[in-house]
Amino acid sequence: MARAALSPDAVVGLALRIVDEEGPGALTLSAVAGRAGVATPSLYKHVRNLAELRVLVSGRVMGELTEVASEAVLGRSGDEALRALMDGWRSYAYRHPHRYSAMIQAPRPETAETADRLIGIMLAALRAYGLEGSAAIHAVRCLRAAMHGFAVLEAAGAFQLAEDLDESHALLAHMVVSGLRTAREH
Amino acid sequence: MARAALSPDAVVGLALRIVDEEGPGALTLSAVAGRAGVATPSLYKHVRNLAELRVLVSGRVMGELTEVASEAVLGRSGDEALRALMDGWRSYAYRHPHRYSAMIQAPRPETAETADRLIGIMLAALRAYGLEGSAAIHAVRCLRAAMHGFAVLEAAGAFQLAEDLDESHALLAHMVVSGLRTAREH
DNA sequence: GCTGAAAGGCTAATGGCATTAGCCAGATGC
DNA sequence: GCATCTGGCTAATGCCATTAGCCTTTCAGC
Repeated sequence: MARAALSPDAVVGLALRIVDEEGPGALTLSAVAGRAGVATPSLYKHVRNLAELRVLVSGRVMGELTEVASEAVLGRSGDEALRALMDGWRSYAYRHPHRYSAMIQAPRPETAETADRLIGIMLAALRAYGLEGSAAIHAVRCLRAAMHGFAVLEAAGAFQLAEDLDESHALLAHMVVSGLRTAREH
Repeated sequence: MARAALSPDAVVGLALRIVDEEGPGALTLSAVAGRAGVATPSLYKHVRNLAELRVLVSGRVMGELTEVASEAVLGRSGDEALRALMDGWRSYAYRHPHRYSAMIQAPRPETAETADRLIGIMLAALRAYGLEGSAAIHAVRCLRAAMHGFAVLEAAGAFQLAEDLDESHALLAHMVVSGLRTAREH
């Protein structure tokens, strides 16, 4: 390579810092170039365009979340695994709210692999509940919905009242757990 | 007024059509002006700027959702009310996925009143569970998280597998219901 | 060490969009 | 009838993404 400096990964790194500090809406090529000390068009040597950069950022975030989720579930099972997963997920979103909301939910080929790993971790966390086939899929969907919904709303500051959010989240975990234990009646 | 034609409400209406047809990302003043048959700057006579238009759109969507939620809960109670609320919510998001995702979750003074009504409806739907004070707040938060999470993911097409989504959603409702019934253990 | 190619930076130019300023016509209230 | 206000318009500015084409530095192979 000529010059030291940039690389696709480095560009994504700078992009993540912008997202963290100023929100996903502030992610522009112009801003990244500014931080990189480089003219905007130079970025096109590393990234196809802004849309791709967003996808790359999203992929990185999803990877980090997968890391967190994986660590939470490792060596645990049953309710404990589920609660650890939910706590880890929430904690990640809480620590990096902008980053979390920069994660694209619509399926994309570029992040399909990571997304599958993430789903796999959720499935693993549910293993102890003995759900078979479709039942496990439904359970994962509900788990995702609960975790994602809470994370999004908390990250957006949508929970305004003074009540302790840890307690709210504990209730959410309780809902998931108790719902799975009694997931007979369809 | 001079001329017939536009008004803030009409502008929001056109904006909603754009959102529905092309997604929230396609909502630009330029696009609205195009549909209105008017030059872009003319819109500033009706709306302060794009940011405000987004808030107005969001408010309208929240209002519609409140309508739906209210109708679902009317004349029902207990599990039935809760399930009807969840079904109505999901159904709205399903029928208008782009519109749903144009709804701003971060609290805003302009939509505070509608948001409060919506929270009120959720509280009403939970009335039969006899939750007092803080417990009710936690329950509403969890209900919101579950409904919003499912709606967002479904609207984004994040649920890829073939399994029936109605069934997944029924499980989600079951989780909420069973979690609330047994909401003793914190 | 020399050379040729490629990598990675740059400037210039284009086009879309938001926003502001300032103008103008027609409708309205009196 | 007339003053005024409402709601439209054009012109201008500035930001941003993107493309084209140039130029230098680096490095692989000799």
